[in-house]
Amino acid sequence: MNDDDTPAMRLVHLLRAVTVELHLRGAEFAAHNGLHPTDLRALIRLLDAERAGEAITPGRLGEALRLNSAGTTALLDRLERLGLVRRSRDPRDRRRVLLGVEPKAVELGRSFFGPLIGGLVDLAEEFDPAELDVVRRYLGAALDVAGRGA
Amino acid sequence: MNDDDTPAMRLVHLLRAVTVELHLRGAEFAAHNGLHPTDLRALIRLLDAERAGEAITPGRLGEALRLNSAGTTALLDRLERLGLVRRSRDPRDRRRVLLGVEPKAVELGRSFFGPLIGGLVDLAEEFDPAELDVVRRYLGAALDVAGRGA
DNA sequence: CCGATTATCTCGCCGAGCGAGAGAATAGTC
DNA sequence: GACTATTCTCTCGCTCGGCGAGATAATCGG
Repeated sequence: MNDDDTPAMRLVHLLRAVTVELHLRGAEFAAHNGLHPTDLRALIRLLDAERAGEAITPGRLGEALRLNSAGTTALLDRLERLGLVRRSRDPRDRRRVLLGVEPKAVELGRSFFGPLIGGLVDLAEEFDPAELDVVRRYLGAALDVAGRGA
Repeated sequence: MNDDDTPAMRLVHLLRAVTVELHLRGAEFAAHNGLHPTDLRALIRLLDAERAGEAITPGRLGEALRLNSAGTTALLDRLERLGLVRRSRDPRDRRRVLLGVEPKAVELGRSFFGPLIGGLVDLAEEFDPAELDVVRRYLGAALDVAGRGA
């Protein structure tokens, strides 16, 4: 394996390094705030749904995180106990539970992503619009590649 | 938060989506091969060390994965039992244990990264060298941003 | 040589996540 | 309008990854 020094392979390794780094950062942040990595992943998913105005239930959340229903219930119990999430019955289909994030969760999300986003936005200023579009094309296609084989 | 549609923010979300996708892919692959996500992370670290010709010990590995010594020992017991890793005393400092990967581990690594790398290398062919260099600059800087605050 | 340090491992415990299945609400079907 | 099948969530019991504390063994500095 000495064909590692092609431009394509350098990008593969960079991409992997970025994911590893973000993974570690997330684990650190979670531990520092008394939650587990899964809790943070759940929170991110919930905040995404909130921002998209999408209604989310325990079932949907568990599916996104690849947890079974028992694990999802335990996860929500933890998040609810921490005052980050609120459960409420869906009046339209009373088997369902609707999940809502508390302000505290939004705040927590901001304190995790804030610095990262800040750094990345500053970074983007060093690139001109055409260059940013190249990066967007690449990452979009890479997401596609990573998504295949699910 | 309606400033999400700037080019910089689109990249932030893409980068995050890629990491999430790779995380899921890793978890699936691990489960499919009878190992745990941590085992896969360990294997990747060990294969990296192997390729770099770097000697690695339980201590170093545990540090990279943020495991304490007890967890690291248990992890290595699992990997050894699966025939993926070999432990041997360092003759120079006999307190140390040197870790070596078995061919089976290299094979496993290839079967995980092979398709991903293949897809990404193909992808790179749709970009000219100058464009790939732009992506490399961006990801390098993003890695830097993610690495700050460790 | 002897205390201090370093590297790994053992023991006991906690708790995240799983499988199985219960319970409650809804949707068809006759 | 009951009867069955389906859907969604939760409870119970268990497994096992990871932690804290501390034992053990090898090395290094005075």
